[in-house]
Amino acid sequence: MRYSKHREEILNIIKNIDSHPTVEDIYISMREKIPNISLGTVYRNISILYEMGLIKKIPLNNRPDRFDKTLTNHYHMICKKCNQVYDIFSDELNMLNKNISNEVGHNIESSDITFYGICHECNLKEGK
Amino acid sequence: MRYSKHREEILNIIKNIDSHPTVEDIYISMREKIPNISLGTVYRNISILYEMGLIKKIPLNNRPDRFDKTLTNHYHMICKKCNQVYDIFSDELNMLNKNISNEVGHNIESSDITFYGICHECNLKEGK
DNA sequence: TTTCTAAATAGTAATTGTTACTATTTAGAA
DNA sequence: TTCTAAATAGTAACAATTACTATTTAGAAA
Repeated sequence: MRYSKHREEILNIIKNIDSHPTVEDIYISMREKIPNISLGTVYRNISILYEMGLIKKIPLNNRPDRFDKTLTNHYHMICKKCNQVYDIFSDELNMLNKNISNEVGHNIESSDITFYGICHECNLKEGK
Repeated sequence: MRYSKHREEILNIIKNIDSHPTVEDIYISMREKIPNISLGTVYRNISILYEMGLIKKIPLNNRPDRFDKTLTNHYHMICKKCNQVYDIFSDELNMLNKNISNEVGHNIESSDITFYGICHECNLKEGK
């Protein structure tokens, strides 16, 4: 694969941001550095970075995909109040595919899991 | 809400089919009974039936939503070989939201979970 | 039973997130 | 320095879904 400044910058943005940006977020951020970058270029390179295993993809129902710099095994929760995406690390979840495989008899290899609820911060604000 | 023959038929189709149809599947099936039914009508009524809690929705990444007549708490697995959608009933999954809530400190209310792998049938065919 | 009105509809256009296409530019090997 | 395939910008196409608009209809009220 040939070197691409665009691709390097896209990876930099994802690696340096402390959130789970969409393609649109990354595109907007990229235009500050490379003003005439094409949206297609952003899509293509994010896809390549994902295929290379350098970033993770967070597929969400009926909303744009988000991307994640954290490569260790984890899942996500979206807060219904503040819409923030939280990383969820959990031993129980790490064992889930194997456990459910045994329980149901299918050979489960992977899983998409998204949790919905109210995050710790928003719970505090609510005065609960 | 006013009675609608269309809506009744859509519910019938979903309740009588032994798979997890897409809107397109239901639309095709509906046209056999009501040939000039509009796709928008199918979308709107499925959405209403879902809001009423008469059917469940299965949101899948980058594929059209599927719908489910089974209302009891359960999840789904998609076989990578045959692409069939299987219902997954599991006590561990039923307790997952509560368990993970305790583990991570957020108040998780619901979760979307989809498993991917090779189903029992396809595993047998493979001669494993 | 007829009239009336808001709900439901058919048909079409618009929207959103994404991929495909094409002419141009460019990394980097020869 | 030349050359070629990879990468790009810009645009069009796409798939799933929602919105819009004129027409039809359920069913309540007269």
